[in-house]
Amino acid sequence: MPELPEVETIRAALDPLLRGRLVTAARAHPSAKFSAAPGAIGHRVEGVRRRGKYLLVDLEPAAGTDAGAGRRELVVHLGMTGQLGPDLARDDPHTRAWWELDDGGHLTYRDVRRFGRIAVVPHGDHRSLPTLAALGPEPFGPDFTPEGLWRALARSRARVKTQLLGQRVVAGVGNIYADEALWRAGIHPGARRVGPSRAERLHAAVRHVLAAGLANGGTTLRDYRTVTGEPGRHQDALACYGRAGRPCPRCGALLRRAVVDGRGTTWCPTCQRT
DNA sequence: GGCTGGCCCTGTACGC
DNA sequence: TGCGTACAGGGCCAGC
Repeated sequence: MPELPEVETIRAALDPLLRGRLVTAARAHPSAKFSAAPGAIGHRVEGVRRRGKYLLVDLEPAAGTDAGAGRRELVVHLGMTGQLGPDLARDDPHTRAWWELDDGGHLTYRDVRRFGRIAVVPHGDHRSLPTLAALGPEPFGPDFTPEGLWRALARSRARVKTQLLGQRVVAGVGNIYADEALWRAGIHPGARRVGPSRAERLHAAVRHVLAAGLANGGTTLRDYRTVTGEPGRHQDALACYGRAGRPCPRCGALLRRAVVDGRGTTWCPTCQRT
């Protein structure tokens, strides 16, 4: 399940491959989730950015083409099982879209469970993507501060894990890194009140676990692969997620698992407090 | 307007 | 061996 470290790893690899390339052709699965992909035809790639878990490919109309006026953005969300790469087979039954490039290469989007999404929008216009439009601060940016996190969490009585997954208090955290950050901060995922000192610990924990995931090239539990097809390495460094029934690395108590607001959740019953 | 829960989707694991 | 069922979860949306 690609979260910020996985998406950023993909972005960093895609940017040099796509920058400056002209999209000459495209094909997409008829589902409304993917059918917008050909909207990139006739545009040249200015660069590949990331916002939260979204990949944003900046497009400018190429001279001499009949592409619509104005810059566009190709927005790609990988969902649960999305993969992007130059070497994925276009005739794979799970390929949902592909784009042909003017250097003879192509970019293929494969998504087994079809939880991902592709959109082509006027540049900067995210009204059709409400989660992207309302995204909270980037975790490594200056807008993500301990006090800002505390204030954002205090505005809602929803469980702290649910708030982390909602992308509004901070962008890019998914189920794995939410469990890891809450474990590191010593906060129970079901907590509904987080004071300033705990918010400060959570702020540091979010940055720590995302940076560690990024340094390890992401977490591969099943589907995630880098652009070159390699698995990530962070799965071996997880302290909490997916380790229910095994000892807490901090206190030795057995980690527990339950469903919190519909998401599988692992936590330590001893050192994570509500 | 905020919170909660259901739905989408398909491969895998497991029980019978 | 084959079938049925449960499960995984990000984003969206309906209902409360």
